Amino acid sequence: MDSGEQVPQRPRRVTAAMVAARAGVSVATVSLVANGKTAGRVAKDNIARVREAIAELGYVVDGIGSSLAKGVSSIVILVAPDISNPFFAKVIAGVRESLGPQYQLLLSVTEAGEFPEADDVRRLMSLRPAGLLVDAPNAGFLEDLASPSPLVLLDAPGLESYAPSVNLDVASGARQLAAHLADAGHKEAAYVDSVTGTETFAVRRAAFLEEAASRGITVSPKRIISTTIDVGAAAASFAWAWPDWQRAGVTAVACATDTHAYGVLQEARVAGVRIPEELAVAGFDDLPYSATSNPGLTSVHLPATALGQKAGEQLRRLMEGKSLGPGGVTLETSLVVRGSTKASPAGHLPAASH
Amino acid sequence: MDSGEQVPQRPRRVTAAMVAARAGVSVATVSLVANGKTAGRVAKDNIARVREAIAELGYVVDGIGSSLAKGVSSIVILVAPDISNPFFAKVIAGVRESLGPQYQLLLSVTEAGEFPEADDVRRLMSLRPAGLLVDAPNAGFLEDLASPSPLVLLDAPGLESYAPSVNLDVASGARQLAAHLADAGHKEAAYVDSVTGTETFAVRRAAFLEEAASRGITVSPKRIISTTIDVGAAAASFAWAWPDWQRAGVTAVACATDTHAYGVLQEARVAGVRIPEELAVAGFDDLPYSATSNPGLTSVHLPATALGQKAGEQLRRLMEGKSLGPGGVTLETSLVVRGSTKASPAGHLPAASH
DNA sequence: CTGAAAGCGCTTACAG
DNA sequence: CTGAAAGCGCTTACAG
Repeated sequence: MDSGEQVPQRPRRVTAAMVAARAGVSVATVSLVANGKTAGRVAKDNIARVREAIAELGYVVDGIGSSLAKGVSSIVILVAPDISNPFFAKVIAGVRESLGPQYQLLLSVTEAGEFPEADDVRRLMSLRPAGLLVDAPNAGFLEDLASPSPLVLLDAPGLESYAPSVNLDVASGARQLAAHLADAGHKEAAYVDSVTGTETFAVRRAAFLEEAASRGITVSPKRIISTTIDVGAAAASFAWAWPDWQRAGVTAVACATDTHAYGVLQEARVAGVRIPEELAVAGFDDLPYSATSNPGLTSVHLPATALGQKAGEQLRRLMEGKSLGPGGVTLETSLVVRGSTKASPAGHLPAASH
Repeated sequence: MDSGEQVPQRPRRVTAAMVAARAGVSVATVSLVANGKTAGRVAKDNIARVREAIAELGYVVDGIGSSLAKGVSSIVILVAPDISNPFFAKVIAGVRESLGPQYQLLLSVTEAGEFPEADDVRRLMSLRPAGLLVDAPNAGFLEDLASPSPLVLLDAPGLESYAPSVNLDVASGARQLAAHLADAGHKEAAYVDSVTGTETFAVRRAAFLEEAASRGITVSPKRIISTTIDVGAAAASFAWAWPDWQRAGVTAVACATDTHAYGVLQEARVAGVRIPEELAVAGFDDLPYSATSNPGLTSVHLPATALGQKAGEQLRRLMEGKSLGPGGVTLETSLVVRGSTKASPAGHLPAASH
C-alpha cells in the first residue's frame, strides 16, 4: 500500500501471508510458530525470523480464520439468567480468572430471570464456542441446548445428569438458617421465593421448609410468595402480604436472595415494622451490602468467586480434552448471622421482650 | 461415547450445501435467502423451497464462515473496567436491549478497575467485532485501541474527541452534592476517590471540590484518599484516615461511588461514628441498596440503563452505516437525599426539626 | 433470476 | 524441517 491509487483508509489487517513474506517462509510455518507448535517441526533460525516478523508487523492470528480452519473458536459462552445480581459479578470474575487469557468470555444476557430460547441458543452455537458455562439453569433450557461443545453447569442442583456441575450446598445453608431461627424461638415464619423456575431456588426453599417443620416452625403455603429478584418487587409483595402474616403471628421471613431481603427490609421500615424485634429477616448470597444494610442482614453466604473459578477450571479441563472424574463439585455454604435476626437484648423470644 | 470405533458423536453441523441440495438450488441462493437479500434476485418458489429446507434441517448460518466471508462478525464487544459494580449490570441490560438480537454481546472482563492491555485488545479485535462499546475508559486505553470498528464510548467525559460518546452529567450531580452539604452547614469535608484513572472519577472530584470551595467548604489535599471500588477496601482506608479527619473537624465525606460509601458507613458503625450526626456520607450511583443501607445513603443518581440503551442505539446506527450527527449525548444526573446527610452537626437545619 | 467460482485467513495432513 | 494445497462455511461480484 505504498503508493497505490485507491488508498484504503482502514489500516490494512496484517495477515500470515505478510509475515511469511517478510520472514521468507511459508504461511504454514508462520502458523506453526504463531501457535507454538514448532516442536521438532520448525528450524531454530526460522522460528527466530518468524517471531521477529510477527513482532515488527504486530501480527495477531485472525480469530475468525483460525476458528474456521480449526472448527472451533476460542470463545467461551457464559449463559446466565440474572446479570443484575451482584452475586453474579463475582462468579464472572472467578470464571475469567480460571479460564486464562486464551479464551474470550462471551456473556449471553437475556431479560432478568429468562433463559435464551432455542433460536438464541442456535445463534450462540453458530459462534462455534470452545466451551459453554451455564449458570442456574432449568431443565428445559438444558434439553434445548444439546450442546456439542464442552459444557459445565454452575449452581444446578439436581441437574448433574445433563453435564458436569459445580454446585453450592444451598440446602445445608438453608437448614442452618431454619435452625438458627428455631433456636431464636420463632414459631411462625414466611418465605419469599424467586419466581424463576431455577432449581437452586427450589432446593433452598425445600430444605428450609423441611428443616423448619422438623424444628417446630410453621410455614403454611399461604406464607410462601414469589417475586423477581428486585428490591422494589420484593418490597411490594411483602407490603401486600405482611398484614395477613402479622395477623397469623409471623415473626420471621426467609428470602431466596439477599436482594429479596433488602426489599423486605425497606418495606418494613416504611411500615414501621421493627427488625428484628417484630420480624426477623434473612436471605441467601451474603452480598457485600448485607453488612451495611439496616440492620445488617443475616444471610447464607454463597462462595460466588469460588463457584466461577471452579467451573472455569472444570471447563478448561474439558476443552483441553482432559477428563473430569466422576461426581460433581459441591462448595460449602454457611450462615452469617447479623442484626436482622439477632434476638433482642432483653430475651430469647422476640415476644418475651415485649 | 456409545461403543463404536470412531463414530463421530457430534451431530453433524447443517451446512448451506445441505440446504441447497435439499431445496434443489445453489448455495448462493441459500445464502441470499438466509440473509434476506432476495429482493429481485430470487424467484418466489425458490425462496419458499429454501425456507422449507432451512426449517426442516434446522439450518443456522454459521457465524464463523459468514464472518470470514463478510470480513466482520456479528459480535459487539463491551469493554468495562468494573463488572463487579451493580451499576454496570444495568448498563449491560440497556445495551442488550437497544442492540437487538442480531448482535452478540461479548463482555470483556479484566481485573477490577483495569483495562485490557494492548495484547488483549488485539486478541479482541481479531474476533472482527461489528462494533465496540467502551465504558469509563481512560485516554491511554483509547490510544492503544485505534479500532477500525465502529466505536462508542460510555461515561467518558473529556474523551469525546476519540469517538462518539454517551456521557453522564456527573459534574452537575457533584455540584448538587457539594451545594447540599454546604446548605447543611458543613465546613470541613473529605473525599474518597476511586483509584482507577478513569476520567469520570476525575470529573466527579473536580466538580465537587470546585463547588465545595466556592461555597466555603474546605477539602484539603490530605483529605482526599483513593481506594478500589470495594466495600472492604474503602472501609479500611476510611478507618486509617478518620482519626486525622476527625481532629481536623471533618463532618462530611463524599465518595466517588456508593460502594465506597458503603465501606465508610460500615467502618463508621464499627468505630461508633454516628451518621449523619457526626459525619455526613454520600456517594455516586444510587444503587438499589442505597435505599436500604443504614442509614439510607444520599447519592448522585446515575441513569445506568439509559446510558447503556443510548450507547447501544448509537453504536447500532454506526454499524448500520448511518451517521450520528455532531455532539455527543449527555444524560442528566440528580442528587437523591437520604438519611446519611440529613442532619447537620451544628444544628443549622434538620437538627431544628428534632 | 441463477449458479460456478473466487476469496475471506487460517490450519493441517501430506509429499518431499 | 519445509511448502504447496486442500479445506473450513460462507458471501459476493460475475457471467449467463
